Amino acid sequence: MARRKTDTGASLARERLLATASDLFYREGIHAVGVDRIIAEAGITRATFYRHFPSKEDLVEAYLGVEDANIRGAFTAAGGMAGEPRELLHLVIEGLADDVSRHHTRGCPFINAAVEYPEEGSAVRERIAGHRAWFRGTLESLLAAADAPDPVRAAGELVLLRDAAMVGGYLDGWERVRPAFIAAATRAAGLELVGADADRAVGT
Amino acid sequence: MARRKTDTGASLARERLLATASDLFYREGIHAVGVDRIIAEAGITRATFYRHFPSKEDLVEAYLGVEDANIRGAFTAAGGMAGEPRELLHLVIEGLADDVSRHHTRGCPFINAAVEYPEEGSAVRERIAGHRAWFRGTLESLLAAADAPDPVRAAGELVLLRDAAMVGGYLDGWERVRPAFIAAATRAAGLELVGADADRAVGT
DNA sequence: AACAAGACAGACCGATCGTTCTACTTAACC
DNA sequence: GGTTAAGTAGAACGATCGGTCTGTCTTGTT
Repeated sequence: MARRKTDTGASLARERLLATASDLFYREGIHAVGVDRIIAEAGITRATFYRHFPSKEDLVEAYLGVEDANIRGAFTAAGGMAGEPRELLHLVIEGLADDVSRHHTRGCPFINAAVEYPEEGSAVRERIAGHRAWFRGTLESLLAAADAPDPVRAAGELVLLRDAAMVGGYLDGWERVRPAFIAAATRAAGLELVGADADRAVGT
Repeated sequence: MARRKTDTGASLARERLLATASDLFYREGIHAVGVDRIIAEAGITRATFYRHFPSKEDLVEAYLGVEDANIRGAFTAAGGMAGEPRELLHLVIEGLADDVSRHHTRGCPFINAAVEYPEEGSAVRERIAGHRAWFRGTLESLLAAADAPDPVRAAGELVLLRDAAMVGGYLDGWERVRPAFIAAATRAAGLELVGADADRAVGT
């Protein structure tokens, strides 16, 4: 059964390991999930684990790398299907809302990881900082392209609101948080709503 | 040295234990801090620990109880020194900002605890839910008293923004988050700013 | 056919986890 | 002044932590 590879060239065991660990880390927390749990649920052996990742922390970093890649992918996908910058901003806000309601119901993987890794400058924290810097920068240029009066401040507000949406969706339930998020986000992005537009955006 | 009590009637060792644990839990995380660490830094013995708290989780609950009491105390204090509801709203927003910049620089104790306790309905999660319900309800009645057009939605936005401010202050630095928070919060509360007021609120 | 590499199987390491226990001392209350 | 509760000191519990090691087997490449 050795050297089995997926079509992308990666090892099958490694992919199962990473997928299982990602799921467990997100749902139950990083420190709370031991290596024994991971290898048992992934159906691999200890040796295979340490062949692909020198330590558990390397696996954690890979987990955050996957999350980062997923979000960046969603952004470029949205960018491909939207023409006008203002339309893309709408897509981003709705995409965020959809993501929180469907996939990220246990909060933000990066915020959660940061809670468990208080040491500033550690490898995990650097990954988190990198992700957040990319997100903020992307929003800034997007808002600048949409002729926002103050892109830096508006991007700051949208970052704020995304964090809040993920945390609030986890702790208070998304249906309760959604209206406040949509209202605040569209206002922050300078996409004021009138009439039919407002109904469409706020409704389910 | 037994039965030493503070003027409030509580045990000295217990207070030292709770204070030390609170500090460690907040700064380094709950699962990351072991009982050995706590008793060593508090300067007490294992037996004393388990005399006052049946288990570590009871200590965690007490820690959240202290945080909850502190915040409620700050609220009633602010309520005592403000006359008009709109003035009190301003005080609350500024108090929140001050708290994030001075004391809660490692995020929100409740959010952080929730990250480490994924099990819905557990005692810790119940405490968190209770605190959040109180906070939301307090804001709602405060906004209603200030004649806000939609107190429920506005309170929802302010809850969102407090969560975001604490997370953002931790991960991005408060100086970067502050302007966005002040702007979004005053707008959400319906306290639009003009001229000198705006300068005063946004400035350091 | 030979070899290298990836995966399996499982024992084993020291350290730490949260918790329980016994034994002794000190201070406060009746 | 004796009882009792609250403190100190420290050994010990089983379980789990992350990590290492020695093998064997299978597969793909050459």
